[in-house]
Amino acid sequence: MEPLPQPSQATASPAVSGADARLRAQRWDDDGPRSRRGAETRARLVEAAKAVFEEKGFHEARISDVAERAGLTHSAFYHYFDSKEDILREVAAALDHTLNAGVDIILDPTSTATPHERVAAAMRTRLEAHRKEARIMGVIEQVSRHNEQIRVLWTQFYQQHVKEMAHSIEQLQQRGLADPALDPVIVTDALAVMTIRFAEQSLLQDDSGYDFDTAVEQITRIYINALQLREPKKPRRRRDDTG
Amino acid sequence: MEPLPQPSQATASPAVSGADARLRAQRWDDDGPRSRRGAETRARLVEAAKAVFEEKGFHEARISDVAERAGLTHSAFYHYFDSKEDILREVAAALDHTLNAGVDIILDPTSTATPHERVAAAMRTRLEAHRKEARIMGVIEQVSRHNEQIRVLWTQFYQQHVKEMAHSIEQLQQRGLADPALDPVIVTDALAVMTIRFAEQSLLQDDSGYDFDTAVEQITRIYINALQLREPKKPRRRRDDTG
Amino acid sequence: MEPLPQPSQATASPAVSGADARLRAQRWDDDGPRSRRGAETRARLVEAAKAVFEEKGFHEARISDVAERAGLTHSAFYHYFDSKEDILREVAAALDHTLNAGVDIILDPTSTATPHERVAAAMRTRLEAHRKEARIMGVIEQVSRHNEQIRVLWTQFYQQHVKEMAHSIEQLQQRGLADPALDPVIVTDALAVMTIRFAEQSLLQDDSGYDFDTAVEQITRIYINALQLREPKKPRRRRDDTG
Amino acid sequence: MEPLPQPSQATASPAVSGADARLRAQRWDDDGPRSRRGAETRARLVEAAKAVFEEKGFHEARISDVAERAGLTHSAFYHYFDSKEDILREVAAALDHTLNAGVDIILDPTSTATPHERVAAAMRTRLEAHRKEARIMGVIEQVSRHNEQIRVLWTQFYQQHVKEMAHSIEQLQQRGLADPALDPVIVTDALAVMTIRFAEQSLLQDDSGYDFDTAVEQITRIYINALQLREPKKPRRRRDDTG
DNA sequence: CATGAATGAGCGTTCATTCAT
DNA sequence: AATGAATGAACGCTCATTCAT
Repeated sequence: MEPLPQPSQATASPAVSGADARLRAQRWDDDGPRSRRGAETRARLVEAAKAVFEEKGFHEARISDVAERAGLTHSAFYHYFDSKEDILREVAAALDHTLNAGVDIILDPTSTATPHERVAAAMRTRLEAHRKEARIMGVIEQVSRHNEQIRVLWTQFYQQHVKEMAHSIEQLQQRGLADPALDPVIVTDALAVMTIRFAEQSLLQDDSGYDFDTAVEQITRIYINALQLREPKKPRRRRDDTG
Repeated sequence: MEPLPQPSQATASPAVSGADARLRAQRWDDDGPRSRRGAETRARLVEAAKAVFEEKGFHEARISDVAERAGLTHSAFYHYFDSKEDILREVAAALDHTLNAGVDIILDPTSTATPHERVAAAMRTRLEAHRKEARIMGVIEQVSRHNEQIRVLWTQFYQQHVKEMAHSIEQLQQRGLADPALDPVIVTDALAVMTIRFAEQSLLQDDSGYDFDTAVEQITRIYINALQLREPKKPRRRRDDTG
Repeated sequence: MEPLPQPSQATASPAVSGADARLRAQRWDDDGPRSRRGAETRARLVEAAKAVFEEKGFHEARISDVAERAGLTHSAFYHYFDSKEDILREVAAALDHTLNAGVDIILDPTSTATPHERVAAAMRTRLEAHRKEARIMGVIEQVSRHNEQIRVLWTQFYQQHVKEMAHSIEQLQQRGLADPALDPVIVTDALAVMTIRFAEQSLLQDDSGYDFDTAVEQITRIYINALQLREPKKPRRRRDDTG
Repeated sequence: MEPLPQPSQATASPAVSGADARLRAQRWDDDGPRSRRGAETRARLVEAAKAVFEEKGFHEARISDVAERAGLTHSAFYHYFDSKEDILREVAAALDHTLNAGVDIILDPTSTATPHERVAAAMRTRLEAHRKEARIMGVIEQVSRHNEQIRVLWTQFYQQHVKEMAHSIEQLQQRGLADPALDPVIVTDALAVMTIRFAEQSLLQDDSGYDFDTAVEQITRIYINALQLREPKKPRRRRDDTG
């Protein structure tokens, strides 16, 4: 009913960077870098860890792999992190926030685009982001299955995504623009899973997968069809967002 | 498996059960059990391995965990399998084939059910199977990322699933019963990913997830909507379509 | 001075076959084969063991290698032998006795050949025997360094060889046919070592070593030179072996 | 090594010490010690390995034996070497080079000693060296039979020895000082085998073997006799051949 | 006599982690 | 801050050996 919450960035960021901030703070107190140089080394380690995890997976990755990639010795690692899990948490926290962006476009009251166009734009944004981060997301999700702390991170992340999208669907249903028989939560979950995993499985950049534009188009169509998304009665005469 | 109307079934099945047979034969020749007792022990090991992998994941699982759960010594394991990968292959090969069943229902020419009913039945079958096997599937998929032999198994498995479903969609499109703008392969891929992962993530039996029936209903609806599945013009004489 | 001891075979055999007999008796009492078939299997095992030891060396050889080569299971081995050392003793005991033959030719009073010819004949016999058995001899000697029981066997074997030859040299020296400044024992030891090891190192049949005839000729020459072997004053007029 | 009159020395030496240098360099680059303390530990390990191999042989030697003897944990070993073979290579490379010294004395043009004296000196040098290193040489040779890399080391080592000596014999033959009927290569091989193995078998320090001086004298005599070594035409006043 | 199943001891190796410098 | 040395725990795997059949 209301003219949409806020730019979702606003909602999304706090959630993630909240966790982020907490983690950093924690580390800072413990054994974080106290000098400029230290901070740089630490950043290099996080970057290296991400790359190594993407390449070899979490379990196969050795701490020395990470350290070496950061141009450090194996034991220097322990100046900054307590364990592999520890640095993975940092990697997760540093993940590009654009992963959770794009959904709000669908309902953006200022937009003059058709719902179809909006969904397409949103899908493109998300798939692009996921395609880029799919590998590390896979790692995080994998680890989350057997590591409590990572699971929390992952869940927070995923739930936020789902919550936003569920809200969008509800809004559309209320305006009579989406199939009212759909359960917003379950459907969102299913479609989110589809998007994320499809990107992870079939859109990895080095994969001989589908043409990206075609994939975006088809996934978009699935969304629109699945939601039975209709054009608002009077598309663009005047603002008609109350349905 | 049941009588298979579609050709794809016919081609696909041998592929998988062929690999299956080969794997078993290989093992049998190599160091498989040569006595009744041995066969039982071997089976116990496979069962134990599945359970352990599901609980701890592949990397965290120790061979002794498997052996002990089967009531054996660590070293007895090596009478039957060469490595953890080896027994995982066996576990994968022994996976309930119902995982790949159900799709053909959709096109079954002998059926008098409406498309909606058919999809619902297929979805239920699949989701039930996946809900049961999701954990181990997750393990297999995880390992497949860094193990060639397992990847082959996984790919064969997944491809078969996708191929069958894509065929169904094409058939429906040709009969004018499904949205002709959809690319059967991409859409199948996306929807298959959705089903499998949704089951894996939100339907695990011990999970506080959704009500299963509701979930089936919603996923079914997504399918039907996504494909824009229509009733055939004159289904049978009369239909008292539930719905 | 005496007309030479006996045909060395006579001396040699008791020594070796004595050990042999003792070993066999021992085994027979313990767990030797009690049936015809058993004896054959046992023989097959010994044969197999020799071959395996020659191929892989003692330490690298596995009991299962031996058993499999004999067409048996690994555990059947234990019906006949207690350990690898055990069967190696048997292999050693069964070694071709011709290894220790040939030396007596040098002094054979019935021979009409020149000393040069006799040495040549003896060398050829020995080198041929050693060339054939060098591999297994090497194994035995190697094991003898750290296994008391095998060391006894090896020493017996080697000492007998040396003793006979030393005797020959003494005889020749007494007849004024060999350099009197040589210490029969040390020289024999050195020359025996040379012969055995040269065969082992440079005459192995599958080796791209020297031409066998040339090698025999050269080794013979070394012997003759080293001993400063001279023709007896009246070579072949009549038997003059009493000196 | 000393000033080398013969060309073979010149060519041969680089070959061996080249391999030597390469091996060391390789290790140094890989995982060699990078500190003073590390270098000492490494040296202690090599020393310990030599001792253990001599005592127990290569196969019987456990890595923990070596580590413990060096006062280290089992796993510390792996900071310096990759495997038992690896450290054996190091032990072999560190072998006293005097093993290959002495031969050149025989032809040394600056020497005023008689050939007999020269050979005696050379033999003494060699036998002393071999007596000291015989055990480890035996181990190396033993391992070389089934290990390619060690075989190369051993062969290089042995070939150099043989090549030098063969050159000496040829020179002597050309000057009419040695039996022209001898094949330099085969004879060298045989005599080298004799020397090395005799030392190994009968001169080990803890062995109840022969008196060392007597042994040297006898081996020397065998050499001189075998080569039919004559005094050069005007070496001393007149030939005073010990008959 | 022979087999297959099962065991237990032991070894090589890896790796995260700690410590002294 | 960073390094190299060192440790200890753990794991995979091999193999000789025993046992029931």
